Amino acid sequence: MKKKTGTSFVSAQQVADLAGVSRSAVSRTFTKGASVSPTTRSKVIKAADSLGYHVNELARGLINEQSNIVCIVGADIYTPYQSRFIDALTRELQAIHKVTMVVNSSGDSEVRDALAQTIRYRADATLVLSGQPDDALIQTCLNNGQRVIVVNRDKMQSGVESIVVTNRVAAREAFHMLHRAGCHNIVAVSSKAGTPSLVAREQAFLQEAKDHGIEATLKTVGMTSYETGAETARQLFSGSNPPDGAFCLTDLLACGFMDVARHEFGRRIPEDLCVIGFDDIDQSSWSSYNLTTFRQPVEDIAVHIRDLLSSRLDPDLGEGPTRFPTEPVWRQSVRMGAKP
Amino acid sequence: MKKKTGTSFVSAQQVADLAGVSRSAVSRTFTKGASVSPTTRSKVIKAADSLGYHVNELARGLINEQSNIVCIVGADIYTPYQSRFIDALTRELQAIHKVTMVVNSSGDSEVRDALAQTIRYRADATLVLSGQPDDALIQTCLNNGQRVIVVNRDKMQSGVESIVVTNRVAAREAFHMLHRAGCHNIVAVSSKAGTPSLVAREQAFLQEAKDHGIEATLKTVGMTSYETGAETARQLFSGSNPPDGAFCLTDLLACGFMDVARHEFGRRIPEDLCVIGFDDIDQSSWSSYNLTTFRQPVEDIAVHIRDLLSSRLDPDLGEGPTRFPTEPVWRQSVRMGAKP
DNA sequence: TCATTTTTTGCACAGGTGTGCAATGATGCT
DNA sequence: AGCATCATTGCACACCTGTGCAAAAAATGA
Repeated sequence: MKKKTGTSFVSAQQVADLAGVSRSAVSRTFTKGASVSPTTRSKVIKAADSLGYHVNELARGLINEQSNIVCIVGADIYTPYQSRFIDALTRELQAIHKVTMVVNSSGDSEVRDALAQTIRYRADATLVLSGQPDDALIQTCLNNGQRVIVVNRDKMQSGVESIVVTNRVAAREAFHMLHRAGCHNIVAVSSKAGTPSLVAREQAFLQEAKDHGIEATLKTVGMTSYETGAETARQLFSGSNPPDGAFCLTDLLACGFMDVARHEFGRRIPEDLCVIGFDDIDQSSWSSYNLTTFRQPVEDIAVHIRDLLSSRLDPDLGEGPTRFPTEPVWRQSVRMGAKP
Repeated sequence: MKKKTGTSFVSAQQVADLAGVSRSAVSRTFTKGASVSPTTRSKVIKAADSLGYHVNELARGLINEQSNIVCIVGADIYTPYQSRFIDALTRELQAIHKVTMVVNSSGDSEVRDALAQTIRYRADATLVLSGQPDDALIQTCLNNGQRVIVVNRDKMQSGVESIVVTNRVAAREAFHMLHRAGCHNIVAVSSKAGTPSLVAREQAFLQEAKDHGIEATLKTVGMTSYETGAETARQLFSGSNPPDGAFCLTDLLACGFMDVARHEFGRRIPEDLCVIGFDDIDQSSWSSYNLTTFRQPVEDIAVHIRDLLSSRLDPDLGEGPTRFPTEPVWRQSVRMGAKP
């Protein structure tokens, strides 16, 4: 199991010997805020460079009981929405000299494993983007000063910092957009994933429709994907009573839905069919779609998380989740006149 | 700087005390292949569970001089291609119980930082997907038994394991596809990025055209993105002598190119214009595009990398880079009859 | 120059783990 | 039973770093 390498990593002791100072001096040179004279510092740096010394972050973390690692747990990270989020997060975290560990979780059990990993590596924090973490493990994390931040999930436990997006407001707004556009047969295209944010959007949309005397229907035929959106359209437009307005709970669903409506059933958008999405992924702005949607401010959220973790912001516990607004992005998939 | 937490992480010593065994027994219980009797093992596990013990991977890594961390360096990780690759990699690495560290690098300097990070965290390996790593740092990595694997990059140094895709073969094939489809005015749509794989495709494509007496032109108007593809199309179709066949060196470029050609210039695909892409991202199969393209076998590459790092495969050094074939995916953006 | 304050430096310890070595206990064989 | 073999266990050391403490050096003031 042990490696067989000729040379080994160079340690602070070796640097100290070469520079003719104590090992403490070396340590202090590379520790922010420690007291070293400019003379010794330069001697140390010179020796370190010539030897190729790099601080062993493992040993440092062992002392400090934290490792500057932040663990991101997410599923389907190849998805436009998730990958944009992770991109923003990694950049912001790097800006405060944190290191990003990504755990690709499909099921809840892997979220469990991820949290265990967080503990084993003494990470500073865990960001949960998907799945439901295990309560006992969360408690262990929190007890040891590790932070747990969940995004667009149900808040499960005190001590967990929660960030959500204004799903309900947006969903209600979506109904009114379709309503104002003159749609009569309205459908909500969702998935079987049952994610908290999906459920929130479904409920708010259907409720708002009902409150205005319109019976909107809900369709869930598969997971949250392009294919599901496509298949949903196929079922709806080949049945009796096809819709003339659709709120797709995800842009990805919307893309599949639009493609099939247009190419397989000849629907013109927005003349025959109005479509609204959610997320504002890159593809929504592509001119094949031009999708009117709601933008999730992932960059703002990433900045907020950075500020949280650089302790420039106090953890906002107790007073409920931090809410970020989703603003509508008007494009061409809804008839004009719907815009207020 | 020091944290103020009531409790602290539970150590192996505490578990040992509770279980009534020595700390060594605890260590051996959680070390694969160590010798412990079933009796003590179960006592230890019981105690560990009740205390919430988790091995400190930092201390373990300090001893072993490796941390089971694999560092992935990549730019533009929100891109469909990159995110799919990272998704595959993280899954395969997790399968062999490695932990993924993602470094989001925009410039070469950040690749440098990433490599330094690899060293500081005593990572097992670094995967470089973008940018040019620093020679001296690579040497330090290699000297200490850390592996460096570059994908679709120029091989820079011995000891670095290199994986590439058959860019040239595919590019030549792309020309013939357009040629057989009867295109006369052929253009290669690339970007200013100047990535090794882009350059390889450009050169091979243009050379093959020249060898067959056709003067294909090369267009590079921006970075590798949808917008660049769109802008390229705008320039080409508003100028004199618009093309009737395009090899877009990236599917993302192709999407932008197709959208503008169709929606702003009324070109029918494939009747008026044949388009070929590269990568086979998800969007290429969406029915708005139906793009004929070349598939990069990212899953196969990820599996290969897993096998390399689980030392089931010998590092293939010396005899040049490992090549993975890119196979054409026939869809509808090239006139039929081009298919052999 | 000398006394006083401030900065710098080295020592030694702590942090949690893996493992070689020797001792102990268990098991098998005759 | 007696001996040999083998698995198990505990001790002590090593891995590399940060930091409190006291001593030394430097800077400051008169």
